[in-house]
Amino acid sequence: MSRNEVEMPGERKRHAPRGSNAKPLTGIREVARLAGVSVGTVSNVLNRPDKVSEATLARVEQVIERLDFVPNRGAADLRTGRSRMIGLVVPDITNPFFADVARGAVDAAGQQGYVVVLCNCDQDIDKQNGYLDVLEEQRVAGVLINPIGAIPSGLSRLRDRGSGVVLVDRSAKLSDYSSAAVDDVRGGQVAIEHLLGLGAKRIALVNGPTSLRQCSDRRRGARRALSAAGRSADDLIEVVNSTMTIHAGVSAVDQLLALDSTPDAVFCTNDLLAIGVTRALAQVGRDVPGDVAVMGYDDVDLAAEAPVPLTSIGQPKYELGHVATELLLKELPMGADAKHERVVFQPHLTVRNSTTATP
Amino acid sequence: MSRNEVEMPGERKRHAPRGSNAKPLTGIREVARLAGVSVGTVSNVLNRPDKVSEATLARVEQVIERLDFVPNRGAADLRTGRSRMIGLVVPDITNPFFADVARGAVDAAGQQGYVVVLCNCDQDIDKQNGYLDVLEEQRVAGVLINPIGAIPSGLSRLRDRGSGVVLVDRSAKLSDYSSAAVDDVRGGQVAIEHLLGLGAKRIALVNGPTSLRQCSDRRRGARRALSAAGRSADDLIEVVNSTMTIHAGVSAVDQLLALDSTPDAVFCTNDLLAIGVTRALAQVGRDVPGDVAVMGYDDVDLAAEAPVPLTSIGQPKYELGHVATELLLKELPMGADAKHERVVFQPHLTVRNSTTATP
DNA sequence: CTGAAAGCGCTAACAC
DNA sequence: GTGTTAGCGCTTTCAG
Repeated sequence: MSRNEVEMPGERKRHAPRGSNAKPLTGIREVARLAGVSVGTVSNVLNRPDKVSEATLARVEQVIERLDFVPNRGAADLRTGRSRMIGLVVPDITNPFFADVARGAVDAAGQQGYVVVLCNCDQDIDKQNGYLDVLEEQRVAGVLINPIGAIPSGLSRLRDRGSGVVLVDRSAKLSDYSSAAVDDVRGGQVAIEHLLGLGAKRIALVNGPTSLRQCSDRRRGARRALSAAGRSADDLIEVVNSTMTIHAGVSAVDQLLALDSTPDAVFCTNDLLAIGVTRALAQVGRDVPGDVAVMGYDDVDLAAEAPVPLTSIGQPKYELGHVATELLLKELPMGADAKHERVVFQPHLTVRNSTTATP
Repeated sequence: MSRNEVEMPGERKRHAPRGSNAKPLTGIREVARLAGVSVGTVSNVLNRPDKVSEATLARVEQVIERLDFVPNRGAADLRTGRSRMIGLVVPDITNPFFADVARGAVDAAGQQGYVVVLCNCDQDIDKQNGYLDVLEEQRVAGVLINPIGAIPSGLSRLRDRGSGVVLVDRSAKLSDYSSAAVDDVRGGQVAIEHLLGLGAKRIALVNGPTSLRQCSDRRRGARRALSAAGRSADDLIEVVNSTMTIHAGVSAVDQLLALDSTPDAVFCTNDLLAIGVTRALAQVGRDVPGDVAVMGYDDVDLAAEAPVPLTSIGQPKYELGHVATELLLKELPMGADAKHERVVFQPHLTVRNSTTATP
């Protein structure tokens, strides 16, 4: 590699440390020099190729190729004032729900040339707020967030600084943020409607902690369906568990069996609970769905492969992340006076053997 | 699945006007002006507070506070030439293994002030290479990657441009990249040793596609353990499946039962297969572990909660991501002449009821 | 259609 | 200690 004396026509000698070049010195400027054009032109071939003559275009592109030149996006971002990265803030990427959301978000972002930085809060509010600060320093174009508790105040600062914000799986009734969420109330309703349609008389709800919005929403939907069917919402037998595991489902059955008359249908607010319930029921000789119909929620992969394939309510997780991102990207150019919109996805029922022997 | 959009009236609240000037002009310069110091000093309070006098420090910090000033990391990165972001390239973030790796990586990165951009390839090599290009444009500090096929050539370009590269869950025997991986050969070996220790005579391996490195490695370990115990590696009965699902496990049992004499122990290369095998065995009246011991691999949450709790080989997933990141961060300052190291994690055995009735 | 020039916000020498 | 200053690599008027 020979050292070539860089001779600038424009007489810029005010720069000392460039006399003896040890650096590969690749940049738009070097491309311009080698192609015999100005940096402005190179910038044009990069961003507005249509505004450059065929000849120059070809020549510049060739040099770019030869030099292995790759534009520095960071520099461009600094100059234009807007970054091409968006932050995704989730409570736990290890939760399959959020992993799917992330996949949707990453895809949608990628399609528009954006990159997503993953912020995993581990259910910790302080960590969440810390990430918000980091994202602020990074001057992200926007943030997608499923806030852990209340809407963090950091979000408004982010927005004041020009970043977009959209809430994921969290409606924003009172706050003025766009959001994409799935309708859990509806999910609970659909579940009970299904059970009712099967002719269920005594329905039980096996729930998780009602402090979780999803749990309370699904419960609300369940009660609503009962009322809508002309029955008292209080007919719903409820068992709440502090965790939503198979084990919790198993023990829930103890409570169910202790009742005066056993329910003939049970709606579990997630699939693990349902699997536990099904198993425990089988152990005491109750047939599913013969004696009692059981359904779950989430429609995880496992649901279809359970000993008795599980009827479940699925959520469009990927779409959630995807649409949330598109929402964000869409309101970016509108700046401060963007109209915020809320899109609500509907959960959907997948019927399997656990509620109907012959699906 | 319908989707309805509701428009919310957008309310915009801008920050209070900075000073009485027209421009929102917030930046190190504005801080300097209001604090009556030079930009250099402000930069110092930001990066080297110890080099600033108590008085000035306090004054500048107060102005920073008042202005809600947050430094622009992108600008700093451009200036210093090194970015504070690292790319994480995985085949599928939806795979619990990689979700955990991601969590480890994000944590480790965050601790050092780095941010991780998530690149999800969906098992698509082109997509993977596309991300490598994007990361190159972003001039990331480094990339963590679990390459889909062969080591992508993009990695060397990345490195030439100054980014660090470390392979995740992929050893790099021939290539000169650092790596963090878990020893799957060892895992297979440990599994068989466990079964042998239980007194197993006829051992079966229920495997996934051997085109997957994990599958072939585990198989290799299994055979090795057999040899080490003075038995022929060919004593190992093998069933390979194209998928690694519960269903595949169920059908594997058909093949097992068709043998002259049924095995008394089976090692499945993942937990889903093992669950399927256990279930199918139960259906034909074989007791687990009484008649046949069954074990899985991965030690997913589900393993402990299976109908008969599953003995399984677990991998330190979080640590993998964490250490890979630390490896990367460590070799960053060393630049081109970093010595590359490979860290190998050992999988570990968790014994449950599926191999020993009384654990 | 192309070139020249002015920075984006910040850091890092060097001077005082 | 603190101020000055020259850019990092790129986009973007504004002339020609």
